[in-house]
Amino acid sequence: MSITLQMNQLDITAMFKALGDPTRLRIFEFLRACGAPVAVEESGDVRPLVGPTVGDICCHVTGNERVTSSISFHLKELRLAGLITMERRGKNMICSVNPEAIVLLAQYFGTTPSVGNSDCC
Amino acid sequence: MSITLQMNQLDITAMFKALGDPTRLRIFEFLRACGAPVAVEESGDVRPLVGPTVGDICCHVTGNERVTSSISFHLKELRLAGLITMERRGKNMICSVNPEAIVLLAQYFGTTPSVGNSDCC
DNA sequence: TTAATATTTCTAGTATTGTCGAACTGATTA
DNA sequence: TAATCAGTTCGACAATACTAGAAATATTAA
Repeated sequence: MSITLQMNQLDITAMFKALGDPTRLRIFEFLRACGAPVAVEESGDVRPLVGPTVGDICCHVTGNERVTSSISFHLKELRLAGLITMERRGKNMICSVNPEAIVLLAQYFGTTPSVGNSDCC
Repeated sequence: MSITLQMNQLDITAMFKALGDPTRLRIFEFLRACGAPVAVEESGDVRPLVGPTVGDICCHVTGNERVTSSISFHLKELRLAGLITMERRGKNMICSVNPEAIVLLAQYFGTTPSVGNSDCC
């Protein structure tokens, strides 16, 4: 288990809440488009191997060279929701989507839900 | 085109925002589980044919017999986000998920995003 | 027409969220 | 070690969102 607090139990409401902000959705889509590979630990933790830095993300999303506290805040929200992972690489933090989250969300909408709940309709 | 203001242009951020509230997600999941059939107009509008009433939903979600303004508020949010549709049936309003929204969301997570954005990583 | 039922809208209060600038931390370079 | 670079955290403020109760609307029943 890693030292840093990781959200291993994926909460679908938290994910939707995180994706419900336009800035965060842009960050998420940027990271998805990057499609950087990740390492999966025995513990289940996911770590990025390569990927854009916080600065790259900030530049892409805001056009700003300097990393803003706002971007940092949104990255934290995405991380706590289990949607992305980050890891220090020298002076930088490199970022990546959490593929497990994508799988979970794809399943959530892809599968036909169980029909026939007797207490409805 | 229907008289009531309908959101025909589906906005993915608005959908995530709507699903990011636990009460709304419960309502949405209940409606999905009901799996009630809908009618699709030439205009593209989707109308429920059968489905639970607002009272049914309120009862299921809050355990409360009386419909609360809070449930009404959340239903409106889901409706404005394009996730559900509602129609009057006598004294009641009957509700249903918008299948187009489910398809859109399934595609959003199901498809592999276009990789190779040169300005990333 | 009046009453009752089902639901929405309005208003106000509280809580949560996003933004900004300043201060702080960790890692590298001089 | 000092300076710099890359990001994060903190504190304050504005904006937004959720909740609750009261009043309003639409439909049906008496």
